Amino acid sequence: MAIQKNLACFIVSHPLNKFKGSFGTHSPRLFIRNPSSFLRLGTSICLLQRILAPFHSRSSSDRRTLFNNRRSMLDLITNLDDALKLFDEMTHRQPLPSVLKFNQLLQAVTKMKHYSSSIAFFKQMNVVGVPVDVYTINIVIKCCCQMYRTNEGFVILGFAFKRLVVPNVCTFSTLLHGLVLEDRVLKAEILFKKLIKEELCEPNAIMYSTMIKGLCNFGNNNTAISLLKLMDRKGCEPNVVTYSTIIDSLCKDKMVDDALKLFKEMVFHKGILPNVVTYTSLIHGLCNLCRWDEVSKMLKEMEDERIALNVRTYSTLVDALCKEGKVEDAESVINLMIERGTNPNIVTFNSLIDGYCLRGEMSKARKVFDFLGFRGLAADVMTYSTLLNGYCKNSNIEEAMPLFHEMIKNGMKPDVITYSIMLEGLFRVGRCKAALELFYEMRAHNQVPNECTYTIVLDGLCNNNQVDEALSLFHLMGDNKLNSDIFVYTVLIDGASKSGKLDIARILFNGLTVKGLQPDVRTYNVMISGFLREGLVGEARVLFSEMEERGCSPNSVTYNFFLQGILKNQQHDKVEMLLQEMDGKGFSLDASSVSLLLDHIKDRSLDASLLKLIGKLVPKDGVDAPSFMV
DNA sequence: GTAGGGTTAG
Repeated sequence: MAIQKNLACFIVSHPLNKFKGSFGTHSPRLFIRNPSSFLRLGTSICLLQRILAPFHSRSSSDRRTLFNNRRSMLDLITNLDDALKLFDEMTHRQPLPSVLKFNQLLQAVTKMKHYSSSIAFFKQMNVVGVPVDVYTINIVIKCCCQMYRTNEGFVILGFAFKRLVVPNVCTFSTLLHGLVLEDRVLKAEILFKKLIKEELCEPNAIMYSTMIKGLCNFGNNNTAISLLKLMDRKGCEPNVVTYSTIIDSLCKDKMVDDALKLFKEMVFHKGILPNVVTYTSLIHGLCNLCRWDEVSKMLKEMEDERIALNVRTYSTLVDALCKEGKVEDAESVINLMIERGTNPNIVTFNSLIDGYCLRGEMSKARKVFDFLGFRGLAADVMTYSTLLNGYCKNSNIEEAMPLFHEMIKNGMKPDVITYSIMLEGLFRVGRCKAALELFYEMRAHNQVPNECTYTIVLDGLCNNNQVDEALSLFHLMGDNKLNSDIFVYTVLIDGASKSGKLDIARILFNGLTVKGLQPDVRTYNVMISGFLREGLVGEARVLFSEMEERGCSPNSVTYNFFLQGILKNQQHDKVEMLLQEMDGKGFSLDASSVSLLLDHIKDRSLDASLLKLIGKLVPKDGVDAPSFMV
């Protein structure tokens, strides 16, 4: 296949090769397979005998078996069916096996993510009279929390109290984590404070880290940092996880410099070594800000510290390169990771597919998609959505539609994003009827349209001269948060004015204040361009000068719209002043403004002396390339 | 001798 040939070519010349041999320093033990995983379980009785045998004799060799059994339980139970049979056997034993054995079984089931089964086992344990302990309680609470049913976790806690089982710091950390998972940070804070105040347990690093994670999820980085300092003062040493949590949060909030500061504090003041996770967060943050030199520096640091990149680190690089349009380099990175013994996963390839889609190279995107099977990977909902998005954005609904059906046939459930992508694709090619059918179909499949979906539908209707339909749908939506969304309004105002219904656009715009909505710069921009489209330069100018007073500064787009408007309306005397203003504000001309200006200079309606100023306002070409691949 | 926390993608 051509793509495979390409992959081979790219790897040879790739500059990341200079790090070769350093990232992939995998310990050989990674390749030693656990022999027990080859054991096939015949019957559960055999399994039961293996696990319970040591409890009926106490010789030294049996104690060794017992020690080995610790691994056996987790390793041998590889499916729910075995676990069920074993549990059934155990509950029928006389005398009953110890709670430890039950806990191990529960833990094995929990590790397989069969949370509700774990809870069912727990209930059955109580029925048959196994005396549960704090370990049992903790496992079961974790199951509740993982299922986003933390309240039930608290019920279990109450049960524990009744049974005189004393909860410990693990119990409360699990519950705290459950609240964090459910975004109930306020409740988490209350619990955390209560634990300290009532001395129910002594918080340790894990508990602090959990609370810190909750605060970070809520965007409360500062409080998270305060808590980090507090734990330090309380003599509870933060570790690499604690620091990485905050570093990641800062990076996600684009506060990479703060993250780097914290990183330095961790390494140089605390002597805590960063790990691959810490570096991955920083690299991700730096990639998002296109700070390629520093990405390169981080990679070098990892090399020096002998910290191997993992699939997430590589995927971060692949994704960043793809978003920069450097898809070939992304392929090189994928080849490199394979060479170094890290297998790319479906996430890695989704980024690559998206990269080709963004460049409109759909046949290459498709080849990567078809190639997944060869690597033992299966496309997931996101893979399909990415490829569908590529086809739809490139107006190729003929390819998208069968793929969409294929996805459903393969047992994949399109989500609200998939539907939104398809809707956008259908509207783009003018197939409004099919789009509306799909819009109603998605609800039949329990996919609730979100703001984005509605915006696509309203925009699609407006662009296809169905403003009236758009407006009636908008009113049908009722008085919910969707029609108090300024973005949705902006789409409607734009749609109405573009289809020549400026009066409706004006009514919508003027109605904003009544609704208590503040127009944003995009709203002003579409309204101004609406006025200019109709030659209403005066009204456009009024709005243009009013927006600043109303606390919304015009941006580069506003100036370009306004400039194009006055050029089209032959108001040449205003041009120079506007250009000066743009220069003063550091704005630049877009491609259509430049070409329009040049046309007017060519036909002498504008003076050629403006060329110097225009030259100043043309943006410098070319985006900085990631230097770690130059 | 079993239990609790952190990283990637539309």
